[in-house]
Amino acid sequence: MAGSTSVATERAPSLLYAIKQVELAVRARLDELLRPHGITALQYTALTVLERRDGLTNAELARNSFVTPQSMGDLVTALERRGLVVRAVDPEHGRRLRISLTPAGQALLAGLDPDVTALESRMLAQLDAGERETFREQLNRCRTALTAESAR
Amino acid sequence: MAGSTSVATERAPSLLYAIKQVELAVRARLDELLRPHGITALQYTALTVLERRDGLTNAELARNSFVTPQSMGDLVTALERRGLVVRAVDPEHGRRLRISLTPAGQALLAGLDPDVTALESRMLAQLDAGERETFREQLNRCRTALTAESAR
DNA sequence: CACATTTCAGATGAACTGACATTT
DNA sequence: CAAATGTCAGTTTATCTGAAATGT
Repeated sequence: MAGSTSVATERAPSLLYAIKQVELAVRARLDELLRPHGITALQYTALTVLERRDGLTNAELARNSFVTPQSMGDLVTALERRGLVVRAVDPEHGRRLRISLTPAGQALLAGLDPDVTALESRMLAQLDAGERETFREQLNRCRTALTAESAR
Repeated sequence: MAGSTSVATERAPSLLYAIKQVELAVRARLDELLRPHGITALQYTALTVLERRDGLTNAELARNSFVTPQSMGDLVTALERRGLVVRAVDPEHGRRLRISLTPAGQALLAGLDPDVTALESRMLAQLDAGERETFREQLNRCRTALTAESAR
């Protein structure tokens, strides 16, 4: 290293920025893909989380998306009004409301799946199977490192 | 890897989702890091884009961030009021206003740099130098594939 | 009583759509 | 005149903070 004792105006774009750019591009495509179905990218994400982890509470969902429970509550209420999810009292904890996909919610996700898969394929078009796997692992390691409790 | 001819309820989390999760975690950390300086993550991003590509117009900045020119205009006005950027008429095109960092804007970025670098290091803690390089390349390929004109 | 979850209410900010003037 | 840029105005939506009720 060494070298650039001069100005700071010539640095490689940070990986933080590279990730943000990819996410921005994905979200733009996802929004236009979802719009005809009357659903936002955030709502779609919440539904897919529930698809994988049925019965999460609103508070858990909120933590997963780094928003306040109030904000997530509004989002879930919107999904509930549309009949895509239901809330049911946790039999073991009378305060918690566990959220589940309804058949309509599952059907919506299933209907969206081809388009979303196509979007992912487009994003990964220049990566072969091996690269996709390492890419996934690296993303997971990044996420784990960022959400670890230490070093706060 | 054949195998799952059964239901679609047991799939690996998509790479779309993995990217979103990393970006969410980054933004949460970045927001709390930036808050004491009275600047948002979006404003910070715009400043770093200008640091690398001085003299961009508002319209170009907007396209870069997938927002409308009006939205970006508000953001730039806020930065201008704080003395972090200036707008100057393009001598070769009287309609365009080219935006540049002021010394104060450069100083703000320089002051933020240690913290932002630390955040990036934390994210990459579990990746060695070679992995970081392939990670960067893969992210760039994803972005290029998503913003390419074809396949719309 | 401490703590987590949910929910109501109000305030704030960030984004959008639409319209229009200006310049090439 | 077509296309791009910048800007004004008004609206909508999403998020937040604060407060309170409920249950463990």
